[in-house]
Amino acid sequence: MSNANTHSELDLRADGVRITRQRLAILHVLREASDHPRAEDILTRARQQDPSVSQATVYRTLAILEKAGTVQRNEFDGAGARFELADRQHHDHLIDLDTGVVVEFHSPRIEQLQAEIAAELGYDIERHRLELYGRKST
Amino acid sequence: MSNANTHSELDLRADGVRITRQRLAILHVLREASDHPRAEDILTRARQQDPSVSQATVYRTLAILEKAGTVQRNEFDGAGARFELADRQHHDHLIDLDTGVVVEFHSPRIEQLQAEIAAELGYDIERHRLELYGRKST
DNA sequence: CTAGGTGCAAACTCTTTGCAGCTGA
DNA sequence: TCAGCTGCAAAGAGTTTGCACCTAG
Repeated sequence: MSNANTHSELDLRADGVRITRQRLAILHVLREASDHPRAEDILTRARQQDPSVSQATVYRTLAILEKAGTVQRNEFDGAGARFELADRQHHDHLIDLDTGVVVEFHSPRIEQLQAEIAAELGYDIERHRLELYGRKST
Repeated sequence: MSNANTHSELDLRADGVRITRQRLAILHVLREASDHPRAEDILTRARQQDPSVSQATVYRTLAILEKAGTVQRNEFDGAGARFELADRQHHDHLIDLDTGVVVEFHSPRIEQLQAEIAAELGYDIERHRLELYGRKST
């Protein structure tokens, strides 16, 4: 990859990623989505723009975009990975146990504590996963 | 379940969990393990004590023990859930990306920050998942 | 033109389940 | 005794892959 987080078609092409109809459709779906869709959802939506898109291409494209830093894969509890564009600031997720809605948040203080803890244990953190599962307070 | 976190055979029996040879073998494996084994590892080890244990029984028993609060299921990155006895204090995990070794840690400060963030977003946290992925610092 | 991408369908991994026989309390 | 447990094998869900054809650059 030429550099971290390539997001435009131009960046991707510079990374040797060929821009096909199918990939444009999938990128479009990801740009429009605000709900962390699953592979199956992405397939359904991409087919509205280009009915020829196949499941295999969705998975292959998501894998390529993930390597390129364009897409982030989330494996929340429950079946199936959920995807989002990685072009925003890093954030963690709060999952509503009643509705499945995903709320994004970011806490520099937690991140710093994580780094401190890892350092105490003799490690450098490469990435982390923080997910809160809860319900709306009454 | 009669109460939270039942761990002895007696507690389990009080919860209506029948104590069979197979379940004893699986419990034994979990008690001896210090490495967060996968279902397949648990099967292999349990068979050393009781060769009749089947894969189906391992999965069914782990599900029962999880409901009883005896076992905690972890779904780290990479394929397959990894299990541990839930009889120790709550903790999070740091996974060594080079060796796969899992280091446990606990940070009351992070937990408190999580609760504060959730409260700001209008949520009560039911559970959370925090995993750090890193490498030994040089 | 041709390296790389695609659809299709089969294969894979991990986990769950139907069923008929077995067993702990 | 008999409700609950078990092994076996088949089924599921989600994801990956082999292959022959297609296409972006």
